[in-house]
Amino acid sequence: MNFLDAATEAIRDAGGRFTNQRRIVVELMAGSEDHFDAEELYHRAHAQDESISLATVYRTLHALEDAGLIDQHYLTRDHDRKVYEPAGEAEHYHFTCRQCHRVIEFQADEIDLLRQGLESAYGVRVDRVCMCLDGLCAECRSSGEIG
Amino acid sequence: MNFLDAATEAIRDAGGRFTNQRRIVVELMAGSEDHFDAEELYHRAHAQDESISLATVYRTLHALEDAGLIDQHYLTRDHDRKVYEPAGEAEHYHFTCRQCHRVIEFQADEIDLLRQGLESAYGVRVDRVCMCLDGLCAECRSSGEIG
DNA sequence: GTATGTGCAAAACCTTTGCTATAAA
DNA sequence: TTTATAGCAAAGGTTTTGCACATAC
Repeated sequence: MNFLDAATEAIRDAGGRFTNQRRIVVELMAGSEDHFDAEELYHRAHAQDESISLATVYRTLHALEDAGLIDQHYLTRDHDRKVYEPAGEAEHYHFTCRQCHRVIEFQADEIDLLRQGLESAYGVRVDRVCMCLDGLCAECRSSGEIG
Repeated sequence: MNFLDAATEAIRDAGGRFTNQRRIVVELMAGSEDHFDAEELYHRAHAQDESISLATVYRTLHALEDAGLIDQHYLTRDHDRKVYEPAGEAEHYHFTCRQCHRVIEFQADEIDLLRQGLESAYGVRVDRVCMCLDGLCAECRSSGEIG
């Protein structure tokens, strides 16, 4: 099932209404690559329908997050802005270049190990792992380092 | 050298003034366990000297961070608030219990491995790693689970 | 028809900053 | 005396919310 249909169904299953605004926002998400943030979605939605408000974008993001259709992350250590991405992909993490802001996604078995280690060492149950890395990507390293 | 002396010296070395307000804030940090946030420091500083403002607390935190005396982190996935801790301890990370909010600090060799793996796989230079874990601590797990 | 969603503008929240007075050196 | 710092209050930036109206079902 594609993202739009899944979203339609999830929203209706939750007793919600699949409004025109939500349809526009959801379609934009489905057509997005990797990550999107609220403002980005808002600009694009607004271009299609001037009446769409930022509040509606946020409310739609929340509805889909509650439905488990998208996940929220931060990409930078300073956590200045939330980004979202479709849920259900394999667990992965992000590295952001401090210079060109490119994002590299990667998987990390190390985190599973860490998780297990913590569960057995401390008896905790680890629910969520937030990990943001930054530094310089290969290209930016070779063309005049900063920092 | 203790924290107060180190801070005094660092601030003066940077051409700054070691004001009475800064002394109070720095003393409170030195007497703090593990983490502190701006508001917490502010309340405690304000109890000692009513005239101390939150802005001064923040500015002092920045001055010490610039001097490399404290490090800033987030403890929760939602990154709602910055916390600080004295710098120079071994690299470590934090797990926060979603129920009782206790914080468990731990070291993680897995992160070094991950870092090296990324550097060789992608040619990136990893500068900073931000990792926040949450879940339930052992105690909260045994006494009536939530979520 | 009824409950849910919308737009707007204002609030919330933590953090930063402009300005003028103050105080460290 | 000089120059950094203080306090205050206001601004910043993202995200949330109260309210009255609109709309999906």
